Amino acid sequence: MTGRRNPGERRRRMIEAACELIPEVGVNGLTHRLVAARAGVPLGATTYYFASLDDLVAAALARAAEVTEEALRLWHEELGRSADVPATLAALTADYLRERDRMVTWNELYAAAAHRPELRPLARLWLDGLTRSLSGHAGARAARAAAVFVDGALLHSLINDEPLDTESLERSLAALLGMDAAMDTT
Amino acid sequence: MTGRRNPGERRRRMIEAACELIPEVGVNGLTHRLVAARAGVPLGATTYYFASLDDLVAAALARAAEVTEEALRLWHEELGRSADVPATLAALTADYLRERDRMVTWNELYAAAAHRPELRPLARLWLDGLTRSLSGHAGARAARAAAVFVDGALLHSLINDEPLDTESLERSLAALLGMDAAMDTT
DNA sequence: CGCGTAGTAGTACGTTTGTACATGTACGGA
DNA sequence: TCCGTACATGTACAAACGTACTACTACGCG
Repeated sequence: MTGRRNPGERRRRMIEAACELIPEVGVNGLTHRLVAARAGVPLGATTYYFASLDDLVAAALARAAEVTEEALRLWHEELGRSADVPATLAALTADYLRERDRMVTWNELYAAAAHRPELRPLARLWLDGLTRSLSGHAGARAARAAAVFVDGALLHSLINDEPLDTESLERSLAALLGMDAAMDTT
Repeated sequence: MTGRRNPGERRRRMIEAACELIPEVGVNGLTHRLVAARAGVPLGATTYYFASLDDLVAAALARAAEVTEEALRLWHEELGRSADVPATLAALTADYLRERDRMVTWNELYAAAAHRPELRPLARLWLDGLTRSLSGHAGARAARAAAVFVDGALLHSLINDEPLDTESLERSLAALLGMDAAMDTT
């Protein structure tokens, strides 16, 4: 297709391979050799394109964050045109609960960020973005609380075979989003 | 004190060292040598007392789970004699938010359990225990939702320098625990 | 066309890893 | 008292690691 020589594509392939590998072996389980094998490139390519293994990991996590931001945009739109915000949010969450790899990856990012502060802004993306989207439909407190709850539900599903059902999600989110309906919104 | 020869104590020291190390280097960052150095025992001791590194890690996580169960008992008592359950739960959570190492360790357990199913029962301990405690004060749905929210708040504090304030916690928990006050409790 | 640069590929090296093992020492039961 | 067993400790080793390096090849620019 693109012939043999294709720097951008090779770099992309390695990042993609790293993203694939993270749910399988964890962030700390990544090695040059594992990524090279998965991407179908020689070992040397990994050090040619990334100054260090940390750089490769960072690139992979940044890519994962891009995917998350994409989802965030989708959620924002969906919530924008929704008549019943809690129900829509519950449905979106319930769908997301099924994409295990995404959530494992995201939790790996959380764990990595707990040890490496420079990753924290990346890790905050999801929660902050979701809070911002919900701020259009509830007070600041309620929005953040709902976002925290959604994150908790995602975490919960990593550990439990049976995740929270849609009805529970909907009731909980309705309660949280409506909690300071007639109050100040600090 | 106990003289030199003291198997139980040595084993305990190594597990304690591993527990100390987990918040610093992560579960996957643990090595025999690191644990041995921290515990002040020769390298050989680690393989004498633990069949493999995985066993050592499992023992450390099991110890962390014991500490968690202790906290769980405390929470259960405190909630039992409370007149205002949401306020008490919010206060307990706010206190817990300050113990960063505990939470990092617990999140490491979550991440590890996502890859190794045999750790999942251990990881479920906290959420299930908290849900059980809350079941005495709310419907099953509300109890689980509140537990999920607390877990989300703990996770949130790993990433954000400013964790949720007590008032937000209290309002959120009150909303969740009271959400199906006059409804069925499936 | 020729040539320099950027990409490709294989290999080598020094370190650190998990684990095995050989040797030494204290202690409890006979 | 003596001895076997359980514990202690230092060292050894193969594997896997991150990374550096050398040689080779294609492509764009003069």
